[in-house]
Amino acid sequence: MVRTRFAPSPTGYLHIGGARTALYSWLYARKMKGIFILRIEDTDLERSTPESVQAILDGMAWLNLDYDEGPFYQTKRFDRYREVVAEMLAKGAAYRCYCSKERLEALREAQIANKEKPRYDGHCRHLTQASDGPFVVRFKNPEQGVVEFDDLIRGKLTFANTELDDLIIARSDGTPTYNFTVVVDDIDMEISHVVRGDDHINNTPRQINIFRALEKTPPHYAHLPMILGSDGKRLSKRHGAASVMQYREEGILPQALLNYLVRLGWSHGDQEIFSMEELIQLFDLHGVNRAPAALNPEKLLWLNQHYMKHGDVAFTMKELAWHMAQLNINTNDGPPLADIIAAQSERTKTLREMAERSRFFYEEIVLSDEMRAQISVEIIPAIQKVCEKLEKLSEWEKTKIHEILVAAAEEAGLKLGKLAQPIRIAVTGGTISPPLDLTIQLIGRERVIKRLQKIFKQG
RNA sequence: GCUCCCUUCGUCUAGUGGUUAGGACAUCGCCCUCUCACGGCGGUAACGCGGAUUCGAAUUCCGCAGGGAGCGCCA
Repeated sequence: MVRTRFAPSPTGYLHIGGARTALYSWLYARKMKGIFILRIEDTDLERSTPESVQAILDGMAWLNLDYDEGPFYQTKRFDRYREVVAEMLAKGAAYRCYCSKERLEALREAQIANKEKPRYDGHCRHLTQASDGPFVVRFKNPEQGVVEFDDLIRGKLTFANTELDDLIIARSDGTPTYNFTVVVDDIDMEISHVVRGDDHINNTPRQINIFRALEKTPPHYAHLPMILGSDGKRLSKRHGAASVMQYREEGILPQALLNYLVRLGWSHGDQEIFSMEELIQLFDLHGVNRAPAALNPEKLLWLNQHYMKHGDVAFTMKELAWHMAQLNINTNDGPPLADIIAAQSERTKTLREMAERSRFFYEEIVLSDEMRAQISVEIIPAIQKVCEKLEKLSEWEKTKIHEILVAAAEEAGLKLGKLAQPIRIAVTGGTISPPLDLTIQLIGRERVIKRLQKIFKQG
């Protein structure tokens, strides 16, 4: 039985890199008909916040990455960790270390000065008697031999135990630390495959040693390369949209983000577009690339437009409604959102842009002087003509509207474009809109007539 | 400094000893066109470097260079 987990620490928002890790982990579990678990690694009491927990939960929900078990919180498992620490102490797999932070600091400095790798020197490893005073608990790492594991993505990885030191598993206040809680949790939750960022590669041999000390078999590991910003540098605040929910605010559809993310490091021949069903079937950890990948925002936009055009309309409507609300556009009085999507999706890249450019369907327009100036006096009689015909049009429908426009242009001896653009400005307040006949249809007769009349009545 | 990881067009990638090195985004040109777009057609553009193995290397091996990660009482 395959059991995977996504184990973020709640010290910030759900990051795009974390989202991909979650996606890969989720896909693998779904593909193998296994279990996907969400675990919140909040043992760092200083930096973990409830807001971050909520942000992660929200992000997962928006991406529709559902979990079968959890969310589990490590802070609720402290008793269990204490129990295992005691067990390890009892069997001699761990020991109390009374070294002061000052001593450790001095040790580190000396090692760095000596061009050595800073690590604990095992000072308290062989103490025979317990002392008074504060202590931490350290894991007794093997001093010889190597740790080997077969990474699903990187292949065989080997580490010498001499490179590892005796890491702290319980702080002086008794709280457990990361490398230890991960192991205990992965054991208790019976995790079969650990999918995580490759910044954890160096932690893996330490964790495997703890597994062995507890006489458990380590899970399989798959270490994903990191995601870089579009400038090829490490992702940071300066790259803007690093949080998943920020992509939502920018008008990206979750399907587009997921599709984009999955192709960042994984591929199936030349295929670019994948449904979730296809991904569950086709995805494989073995096919994941080993090199870090840089973000390509334009490609995300391209995918986003694809999903706006061809994705699930009902879902897109919900997201669009959210954006409309964000922009304070009341969509009750105007065309159905489905019509907006049909009309705008091939000319906008994001839902936010779609919402922004659809305001004139729902609200009164303001014609700036600059726009007004683009409607020449010579054209006004033709506009009036169009207006009169529209008023009398029996069937308010774009092909009929189109006929009126074409006829009016012909009558006035104008190319359609010469008439259409001024009318577009008159009815939308701008130079950009869907095809004019459709635009007029969707704005509705009453509003169109009113807007056109405003042009020729004011002269 | 030490350990580990990585390296095909600008970007994401296909490629597993013999290909005109393919696709996608972006970009450029043309076509379509009532605006903006969509779409169609075409173009520019890559195997980091040096050895070795081989009849033959993007593909195997070894160096080098460059990039990244880790080396916490953070996760």
